[in-house]
Amino acid sequence: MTVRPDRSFFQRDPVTLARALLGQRLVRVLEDGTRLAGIIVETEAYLGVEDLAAHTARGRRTARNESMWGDGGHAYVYFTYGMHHCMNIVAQTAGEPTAVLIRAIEPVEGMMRMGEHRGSVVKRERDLCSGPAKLCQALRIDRGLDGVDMVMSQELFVERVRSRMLAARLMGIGPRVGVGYAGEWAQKPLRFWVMGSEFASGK
DNA sequence: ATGACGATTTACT
DNA sequence: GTAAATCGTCATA
Repeated sequence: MTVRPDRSFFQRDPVTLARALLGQRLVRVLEDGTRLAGIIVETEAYLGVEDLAAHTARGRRTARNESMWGDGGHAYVYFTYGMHHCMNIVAQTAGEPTAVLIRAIEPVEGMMRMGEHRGSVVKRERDLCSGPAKLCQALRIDRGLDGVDMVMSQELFVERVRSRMLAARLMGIGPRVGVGYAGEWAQKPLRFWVMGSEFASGK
């Protein structure tokens, strides 16, 4: 039987959650019941009000990032660059606006359907979900899923397929992508990936 | 009311 | 490697 993490799994600090999510399965169930899923292979931690790369930097709280201020286990989905969506899983508890950005997954269920969502651009399976906006397009994740409680939801959730955290020696660690505006916070080693995975967007 | 800017992706030189 | 695409959001006024 498949196990879904309980609330406490998500209520940990964002670095621990980012690492614990590697190797777990992200599941999206469409309106018609189709299951789309992939193994999480790359994540980034966002540390809240002090983290100048985070949307909640300096305590910013707006309609857009409101769900990041909620309880751990909720989805934070945002729209950017006028055309892309990215999804996070909120960490810690209400009032602590931390989250984990899902940067890449290895497709394992519903690849045909993912390809349809991504369009004819995609020729290789490794290009289906190897980026935060790509996986949202493939899994049809948009602002409509912002704020969804992933502990309870039947349309977007995590399945625990490994009980132990990925061994440190199998985990790549490096700076986050696309946050050059964040000064010294851009350099911090807050990106994590499954070493050797061809589905991770980074190195 | 306005303007600058993205936690990106893709196509093209 | 460089640049275009494309628009919701937010700080400023």
